[in-house]
Amino acid sequence: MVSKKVLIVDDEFSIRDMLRMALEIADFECLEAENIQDAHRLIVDERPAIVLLDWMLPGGSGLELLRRLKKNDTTSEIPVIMLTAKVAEDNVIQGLDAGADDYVTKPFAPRELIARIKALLRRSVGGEQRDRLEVGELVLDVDSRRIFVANSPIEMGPTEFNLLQFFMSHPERAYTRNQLLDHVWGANVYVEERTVDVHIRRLRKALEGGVHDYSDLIQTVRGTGYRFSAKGVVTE
Amino acid sequence: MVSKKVLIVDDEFSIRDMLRMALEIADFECLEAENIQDAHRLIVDERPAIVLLDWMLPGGSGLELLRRLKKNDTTSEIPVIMLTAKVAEDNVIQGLDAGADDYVTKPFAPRELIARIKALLRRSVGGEQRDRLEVGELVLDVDSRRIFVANSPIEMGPTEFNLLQFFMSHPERAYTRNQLLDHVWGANVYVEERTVDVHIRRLRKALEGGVHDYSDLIQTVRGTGYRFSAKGVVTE
DNA sequence: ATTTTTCTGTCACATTAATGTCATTAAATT
DNA sequence: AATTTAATGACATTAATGTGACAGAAAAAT
Repeated sequence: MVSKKVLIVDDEFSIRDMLRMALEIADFECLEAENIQDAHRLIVDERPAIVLLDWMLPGGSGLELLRRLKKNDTTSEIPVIMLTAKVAEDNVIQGLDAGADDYVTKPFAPRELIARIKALLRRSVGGEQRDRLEVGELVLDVDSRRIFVANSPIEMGPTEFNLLQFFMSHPERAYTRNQLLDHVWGANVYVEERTVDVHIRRLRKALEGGVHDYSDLIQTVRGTGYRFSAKGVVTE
Repeated sequence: MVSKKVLIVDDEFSIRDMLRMALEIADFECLEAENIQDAHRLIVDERPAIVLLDWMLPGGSGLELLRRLKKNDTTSEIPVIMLTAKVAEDNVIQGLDAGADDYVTKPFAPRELIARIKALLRRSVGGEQRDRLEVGELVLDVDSRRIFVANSPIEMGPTEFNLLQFFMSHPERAYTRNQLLDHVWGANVYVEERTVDVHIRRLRKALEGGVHDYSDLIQTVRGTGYRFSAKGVVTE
């Protein structure tokens, strides 16, 4: 997975440094800002996956920035965790009411902060993330159970879809007809070995139909069976 | 607005009582459970908007229930706030990793808890479920429970409306008949699988009726079920 | 409370799509 | 050229979905 961007907004260098270190270990990409203006610019330009926002900041309080973010349609979905040295209950309530997604008081344990970040990311991004397999312009969308070539859907039967899904998740490897029967049809199903050939043909035919011809991806391995290989395809 | 249901899961009567009082003042409807079994039953039957879950419970730990909820498709979207007397950092991390949406340690200030509940509800219900769903000139208005095609209302039964609402909030995804029964009819309702087909037909028929024919949006996914897809429709 | 209307779920039957097999043809291998 | 292996088209069969009708349930109207 590509690492997610986290924006740290805090005026103290030592805190930013500590956070950056913890976050980089947890494989996040860090952006830093020490005031409201820089923070806002970075949010708009870099679109971080999440923002860690200090309560007290020069040039306007963190709460102000929070309100501004939540008001704007393009930034309101970005989760914000408020950081504060104060333990006053009122702060927590104000922050949450203004739309903060979570709240951590300093001093905090890095592990806890990381866990909270992950929990928030799971909710926001994780919920919409689609399960898809791609080779060049050929896209298999697991969720909608559809195949696209250059964004246009391609028709094929369920078995051909399952076959392609298996191939795309196990590329560059030759499978015997029996192995394919086991994996795609399921164990203890009695079907002729040769039936696989027919479905391979149907799959190839479907892959020819699109704008590009992707039937070459399904390769015959004589004496063994078949293989899916993306070698030679421009994956950009 | 109709008051939201909050499920309190805690074995101590005094805590439940205190929470109920605070929540009712804040205009929430309360459900209570003192063990895992009751809690799970209430969640499935009553579908609360949010769950307050104690860490330690008789008949299995709260963490266990949390995992179970987050694993199941029909309950994974319900936000959960873990309550705990322990302040150990490990608990927080475990809880968040298992999918808790927030975390509060006892003793807690009722006002803070309410603020956190509201923050979560804003995210989950308020954030994801819009009161107006549109695809091209097809508009579903949640509040008035009406469907419009090019500004003219379209007639359909309640079940068809619910079905369409579910589809429009979960587009580009294939659902089995059983998943649709779970999400649209509600859990533990005994209805024949094929009944879904009939309602799909009724829905399609209704979508044909308008100025434009939108019945193509409801697509059959052979061997699986159905899918709502706006792909290929001019959304302007 | 009674009538009327609408809505639901189910069934039986129609229609359509998918599947597995075979016979034949084509291609590679010896 | 003979042999082995795979590709292909056709086809009967099976499986899945579409559809109209209907009776009972629920809701609305009276």
